[in-house]
Amino acid sequence: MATFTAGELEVMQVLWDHGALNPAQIEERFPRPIQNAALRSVLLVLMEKGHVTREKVGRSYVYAARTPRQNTFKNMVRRLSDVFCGGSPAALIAQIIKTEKLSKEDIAELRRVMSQAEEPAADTRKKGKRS
Amino acid sequence: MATFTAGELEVMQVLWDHGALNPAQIEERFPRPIQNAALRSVLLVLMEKGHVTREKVGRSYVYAARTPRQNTFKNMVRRLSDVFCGGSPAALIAQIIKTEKLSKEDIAELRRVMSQAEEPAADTRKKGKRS
DNA sequence: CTCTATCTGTGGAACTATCCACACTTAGGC
DNA sequence: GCCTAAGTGTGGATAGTTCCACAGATAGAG
Repeated sequence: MATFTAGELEVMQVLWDHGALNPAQIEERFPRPIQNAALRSVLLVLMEKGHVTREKVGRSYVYAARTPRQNTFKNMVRRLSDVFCGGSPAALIAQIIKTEKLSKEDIAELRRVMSQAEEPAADTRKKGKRS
Repeated sequence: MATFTAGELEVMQVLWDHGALNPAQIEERFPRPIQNAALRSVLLVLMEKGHVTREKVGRSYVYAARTPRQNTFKNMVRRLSDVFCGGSPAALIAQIIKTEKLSKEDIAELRRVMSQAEEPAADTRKKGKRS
């Protein structure tokens, strides 16, 4: 469903980072050299899959991501935790903490993030921190 | 390098979970129906890529994972954090905490894991806890 | 030895991903 | 109108993935 090949993901990343662009602008920001026509092939595939839309502006098309970055992120996290951690995101995090060397600063920062994640059980709306 | 297709990953998962098996045993434990010959095709690809080895036992081959589960896990975590979090594993964890709803028990458990990760900064050797 | 069940080796079909060459279209300058 | 530059549409080559049909090999029962 929301599954991307390596090349498709590279394109999505550029669109997520820079917003709507035409092929030439994507090519400029692409992480590696790529032919304009090859890039456009990937864009067509992404359109067929429904992950990007385009709009004619002047004589060129401007492409924009349609599938949100965060959806894709969640799906990929899910897949990773399914394969390696029995489907539990918490177990996935624990595993990452154990296998990656984190600095003291990283861990302190994560403690803060966890505290914030605990609190806003009351407010599902915008950014919370209720008055 | 240590990159797997979806089917290859399914096979590796069975081998990681159950150790060395012959094709028929892998087929039994496979997450979906698959033809024995199709399964063996994947195993040959994995051998070419160096991810599994096999050994003749009786009249059949017994296949075993050669690429450790943990290596693959680390690679996939790296890729995820490269795409979505600027390459920082800590930022990746923070992102997961924010997007996945974790229970209070999960968070408590993660605090414990983090504390353990902080301590053994002194000893790079076996299991440490120096006298 | 012969038969059968079980397992492997091999070749290749169907499909997808990736990349490119080439022709077509259009805006703007002359 | 005519030319050029920039951009697009299309078809297809190449390679990789996934799956299977069929033939060959071998252990064990009789």
